[in-house]
Amino acid sequence: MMISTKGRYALRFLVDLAEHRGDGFVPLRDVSVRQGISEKYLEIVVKELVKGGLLAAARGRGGGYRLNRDPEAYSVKDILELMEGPLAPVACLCGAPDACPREKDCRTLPLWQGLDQVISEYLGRFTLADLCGVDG
Amino acid sequence: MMISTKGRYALRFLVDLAEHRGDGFVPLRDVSVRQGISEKYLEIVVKELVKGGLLAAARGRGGGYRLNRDPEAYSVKDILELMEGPLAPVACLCGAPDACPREKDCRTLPLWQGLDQVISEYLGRFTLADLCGVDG
DNA sequence: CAATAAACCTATCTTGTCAATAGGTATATC
DNA sequence: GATATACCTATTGACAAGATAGGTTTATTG
Repeated sequence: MMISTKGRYALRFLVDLAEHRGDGFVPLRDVSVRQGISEKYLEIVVKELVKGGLLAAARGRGGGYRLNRDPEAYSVKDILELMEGPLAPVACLCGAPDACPREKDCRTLPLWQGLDQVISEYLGRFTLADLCGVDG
Repeated sequence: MMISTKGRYALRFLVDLAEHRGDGFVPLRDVSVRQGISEKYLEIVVKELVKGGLLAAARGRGGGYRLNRDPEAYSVKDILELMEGPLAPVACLCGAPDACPREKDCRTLPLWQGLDQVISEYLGRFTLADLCGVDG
């Protein structure tokens, strides 16, 4: 399994916000109820989104979260990479270049590089706007 | 990380066998040395390949392993699925259909389905023969 | 027939991550 | 000052990854 709950919940949280933009700041609790995700766990996820600069937060009564930009400006790839770290299918592609001593004539490396590229290319094609419902 | 050592080692083991076909049965030890993989751990990996019907094994002196078919007949996708289980990027795509109650209007499901397809399609294009060196 | 080389089997261990929970603190609004 | 909200730190339980250890069976060969 490549994408953990962190990435999936983050995406659902952001899509929810995108579909409720115009409502001002949306409390985490509301999203948690709508999406059926534990409030406490969602806190952890959202904290990273704020730290990553994707969200604006407002504290106190009437507070909540809001997207910083238009939904079209959020690439799915960027969101997932923020939450999951590198999306590379194997570790060889993550670490420092020249990490693997067999790299030079590794028979399988090109396969992994190609796979990595295919995945990145696919996820890079989508934005939050693409994931919103027609009614959102 | 999507592909564990099991999948990666299995692939390297099979490629090694493919490049040494014609040598009769190849002892695990030889591959282990050539590939720099622990003999004991490789045993575990290879056991599954035998159970999966990809390899023929011969015991006793002069024994070892041999591919059951031509390298072109081994799809990388099949090999990895045997070792790793389903390659789906998220769990929703694995379990029983209709497992997720939100499936019907899940905003992210189509994204995952598309990703799954892209990955399967890519890995399905390669066989062991494609991974062998020109000298193999 | 005995030594040897190989596959095969069962168990154990360590480490780390995932997914989640618990309980409390700071801050803004009414 | 009560309330609603974001924010912070710690802890837990379950599980899998990635091995390692030691022994058993089977076939070949001198």
